[in-house]
Amino acid sequence: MLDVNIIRQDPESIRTMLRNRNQTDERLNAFLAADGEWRSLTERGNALRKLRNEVSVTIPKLNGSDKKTKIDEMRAVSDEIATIDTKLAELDGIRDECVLNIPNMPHHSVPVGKDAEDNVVVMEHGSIPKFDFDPKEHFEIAESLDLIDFERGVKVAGSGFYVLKGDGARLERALINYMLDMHHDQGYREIFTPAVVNRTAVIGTGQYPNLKDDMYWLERDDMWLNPTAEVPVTNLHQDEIFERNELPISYTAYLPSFRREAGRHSDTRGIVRVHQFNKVEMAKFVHPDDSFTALETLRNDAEEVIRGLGLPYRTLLLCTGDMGFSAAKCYDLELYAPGRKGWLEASSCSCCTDFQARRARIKFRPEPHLKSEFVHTLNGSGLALPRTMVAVLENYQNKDGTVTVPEALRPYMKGQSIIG
RNA sequence: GCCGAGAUGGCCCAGCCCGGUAAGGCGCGAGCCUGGAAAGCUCGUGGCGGUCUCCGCCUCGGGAGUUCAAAUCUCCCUCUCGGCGCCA
Repeated sequence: MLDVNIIRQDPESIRTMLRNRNQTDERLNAFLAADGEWRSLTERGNALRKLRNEVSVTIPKLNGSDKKTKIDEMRAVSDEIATIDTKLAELDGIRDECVLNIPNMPHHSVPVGKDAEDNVVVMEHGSIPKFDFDPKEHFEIAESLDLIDFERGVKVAGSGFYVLKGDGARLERALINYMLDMHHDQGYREIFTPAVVNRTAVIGTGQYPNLKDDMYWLERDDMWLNPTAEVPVTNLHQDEIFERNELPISYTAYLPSFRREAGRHSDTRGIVRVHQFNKVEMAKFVHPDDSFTALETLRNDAEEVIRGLGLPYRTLLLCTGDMGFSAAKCYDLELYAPGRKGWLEASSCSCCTDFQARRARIKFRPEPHLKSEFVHTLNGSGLALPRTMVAVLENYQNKDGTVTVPEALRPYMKGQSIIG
């Protein structure tokens, strides 16, 4: 959520921002209209309340017809206040709806662009491996080694769900532990959160209303299956005020994520796009002065996971048109998958400035006697499990159909060096 | 699921029965005092709006109602804690 004062003072900058994000200014205009009316009505209402407050305390001292006259007058005043309040509530609803749907302002270092074509590759690491055979895609490897059971995933849940088996499940678990341990060593505190979140939480981080059709909703309880650990982790501190010296705070969490992927064809075979996937997440709460430095650290911490696994990857700085709703700046980390001969997005590292903090009311006190201010929040995957698994299987596959276990994972797979 | 108790400013807590400007404490800050500090005393300490050194309004978990006037009365709801029940 943007600061409404900024929207009032400089609506043109918001209009430009919306254009750069390929959005119309319809909601901005609706906000400005509703807000103007809201403000003048608020003044009128306040004046009437003032009158009522002043007269009300004198009424017990009056007698006879004077008293009756004042009571009648105040009854009329109260009626008008009620009318104004009804209208104000309506206008407030419109303002909220608008402002909750206006995305974050991109940082000045973010390239203006229309779509993924305009993202900028800021770094490439590792060379694309050469094979003396035709490398297979991950689902072929998984099938021949019996690591993933797609049919039975469909049987127990539905299309887009899968079952990991044997060394497939063990590899997943090894990857999770490897990632969590690395983040722990990088200074993140490990936490484990609920995988179901409430409406306040999904509003807090900006998934609601923007991405509501992409989430699983439990109607009976008005709760949502966690779409990304960013939601429970960031909302941990909803409605809290930190002391200055408590910042920065860094968390890492492993949690399953659920996505409906509404409207998408399941045209991607395997586990590249699924309804439930594990993810190790990182999140930070920082002082506003430190947030873009913290983003570089966060991104490097995610990249270190990839480098540790020896996978080729590249880092993209997303352009305005491709960036998520809450982000002011975002890097995507893509792994190279030689079987499918393409890049796979395995991490998204975002600085959300005060956008989520304002929605979730997460503040800090710069000095004990000073007014509290909003913190800046950051989050990044480190990493999404299925796509990491795809990259591991495809990069480490051997001609004989086996897969070499990456060095970094062997402590987590009890010395196992080969799958199959 | 049932019964009971709660929800009041950053934190704690009074006020509710019996409607009339939300009291007090803690923490923190400023000032006075002091050689310096502690103690003590004074003041400040949430949100919104405006004609913005000032003024006004709001704020007692949320909503509706009664009333000239609601933290206070009535109704509905949410959450927390405790007990009982059920249970991996």
